Amino acid sequence: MQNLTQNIEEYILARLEQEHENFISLRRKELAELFDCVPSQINYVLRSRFRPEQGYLIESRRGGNGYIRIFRVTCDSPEDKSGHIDDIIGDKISGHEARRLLEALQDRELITPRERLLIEIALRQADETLRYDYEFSQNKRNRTQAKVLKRMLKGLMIGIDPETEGEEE
Amino acid sequence: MQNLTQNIEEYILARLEQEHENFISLRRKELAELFDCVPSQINYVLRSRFRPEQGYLIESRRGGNGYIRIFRVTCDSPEDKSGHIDDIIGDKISGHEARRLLEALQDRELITPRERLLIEIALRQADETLRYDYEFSQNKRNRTQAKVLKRMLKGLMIGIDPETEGEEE
DNA sequence: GCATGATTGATTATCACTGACCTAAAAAAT
DNA sequence: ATTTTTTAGGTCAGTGATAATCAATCATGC
Repeated sequence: MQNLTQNIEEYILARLEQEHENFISLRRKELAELFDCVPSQINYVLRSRFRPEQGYLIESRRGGNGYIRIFRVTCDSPEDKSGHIDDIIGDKISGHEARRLLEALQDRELITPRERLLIEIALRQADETLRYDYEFSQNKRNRTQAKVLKRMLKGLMIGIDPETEGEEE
Repeated sequence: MQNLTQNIEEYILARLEQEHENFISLRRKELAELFDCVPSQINYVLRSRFRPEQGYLIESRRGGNGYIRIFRVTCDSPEDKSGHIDDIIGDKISGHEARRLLEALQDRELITPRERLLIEIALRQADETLRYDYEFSQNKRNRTQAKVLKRMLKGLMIGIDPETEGEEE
């Protein structure tokens, strides 16, 4: 009752860690027995802790010799990363989702805590301005947030040199 | 009565101080009971006293085993630093001046190139939105830029020497 | 008084977990 | 080859526990 989801998450992470491949295979039923819970609990852990925006992909097969595979996603090229960012963020994102994404990125050490802080300040700034000064709807604000977030993350991933980039007006 | 928010703030700061980690975990309900107030009071304290522009990040989860985590991102720095930032930036700043300031900060290794990039993106985002979507005057845009820049630099709590950096009108 | 900040509580949203029911794939039976 | 059985995983709605939000109210200082 106390930490079931977290325990299962840690077990999976540990197995991914020790594996030389970038994925592990498991059987839902066995894992459920190991942690003495219902099988659908495993689905819950996968849904909530191993989503694409957290850097994982799931593949599974039913029936005899069924399995669940958990892949750790690694984006190599800047184009991969940029595409991945587009996929994950889409054209609108809530503040809560945005913060979760930043949490995941920091956990994977793709951004530093200071960078995360700067992005959160920018998101909050944009949101507050539109909300209190212009009374925008939540939907419109979420679109703006997505735009800001994508710009900032892509900037980091693509690694634009600020020296050469500062020419507009 | 008047001290409730301040008391809770001090309690959190004290716990952060004594913690060897850079964060603490709490349960909103328990903290509210400790201070004999409604749980939403905790949210008020966090909103008003532990914002990202003040150097803190908040993570939380609802439901069973829910929690609130408060991270102190910036290393402790004297309070007068934020006053310096106010003095140097003033209440408005042009894009050009802002970029020059950021360049100087990067040269002195007070911010990284990536952090500089993030701040420049945020400034440009704010400027573009006001310019193209709302046709704001340059003056108003420069005020907004100053606000954004100050928030972000204060978040990082950079110590700026006024004598080396005092170039704004 | 008015503006700002602090406090409250009713309502809403999210999370962890369960279990009944559904679907797909392989294996066995025919 | 087709059908049936078995074996696996998937889905979803419900429950209780927790946090977030928001508008209303109260307090304080100007």
